[in-house]
Amino acid sequence: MQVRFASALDQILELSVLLNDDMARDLERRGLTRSRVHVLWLVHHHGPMTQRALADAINVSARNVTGLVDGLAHTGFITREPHPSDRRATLVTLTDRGTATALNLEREHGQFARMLFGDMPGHQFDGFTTGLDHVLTALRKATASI
Amino acid sequence: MQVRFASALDQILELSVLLNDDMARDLERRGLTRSRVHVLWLVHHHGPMTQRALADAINVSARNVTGLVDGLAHTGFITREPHPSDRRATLVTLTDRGTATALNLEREHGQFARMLFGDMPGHQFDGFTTGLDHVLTALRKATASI
DNA sequence: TATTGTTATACTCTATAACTATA
DNA sequence: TATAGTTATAGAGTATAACAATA
Repeated sequence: MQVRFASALDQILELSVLLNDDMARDLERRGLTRSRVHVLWLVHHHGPMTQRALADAINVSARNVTGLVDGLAHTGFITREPHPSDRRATLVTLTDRGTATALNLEREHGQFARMLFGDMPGHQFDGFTTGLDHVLTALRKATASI
Repeated sequence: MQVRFASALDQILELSVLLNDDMARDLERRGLTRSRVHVLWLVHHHGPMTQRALADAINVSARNVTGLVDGLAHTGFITREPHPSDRRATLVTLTDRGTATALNLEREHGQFARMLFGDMPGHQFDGFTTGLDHVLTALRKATASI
């Protein structure tokens, strides 16, 4: 059983690498990276946010957010707008292009999921997600206790 | 169903992030990174290798391997040995510490897998790995065709 | 001529620390 | 005094291009 456990973990890791590489390749075509998309995603879902809020959400330093926002602003996905009541802060806001890109990513995310699971028998898909839930719960617990 | 597919993909991605963060934290304690461990791992399993072979195995530039090997050599996990028949090449070789570390990582990999799957009912584990196989196959096919 | 690995240069993500402008 | 974001500095991973030594 030990071996089967280790193999399953290896498979998850391979899956993780393949997914990561595949997404990175896709994003690169549009001049994006995973980290920058994370910002795009958050602003798309929460609306205009301060850099501080972004840093807390991504769990990254304020300095890092400055760099990510610089990159996204420079490539036209977002703008920095003044905060209406706090002159220290800026509101990271999506441009039209940023919004369109976020919507596209959302759509492609769904297409990608269909490609992965679409031809899987229903009971198999259910079994997979049940196991996935279990693993995720175990891992969340282990991670939280650190 | 669309939504269930997308949620399952989200779960896989969350799993991927948690695993990655957890491993990175662990490795950092020993002065290692994912990329460097990849090198350590390959040399541990294949025996002494040229940097060219490492670059091909990791799918990374020769320049990048120089940096990774520099780091691992500097921290005492590997040494560069002369190639017996090709004076252009070097053989990346594990030190005792490098070998001991690789063996430890291997052991902890098994422990980690047991933590993730150990308390999962047998049939559930089977269902999970079956689905995982399916997803991995679909993804490998999609990735290969690029 | 082709290959191995290095130096030179550059970009991205990440961090801490010091500093400015505001709260 | 505390907070938001910047500049300064640094390390890691990644890339291409030019180059030296060797095949």
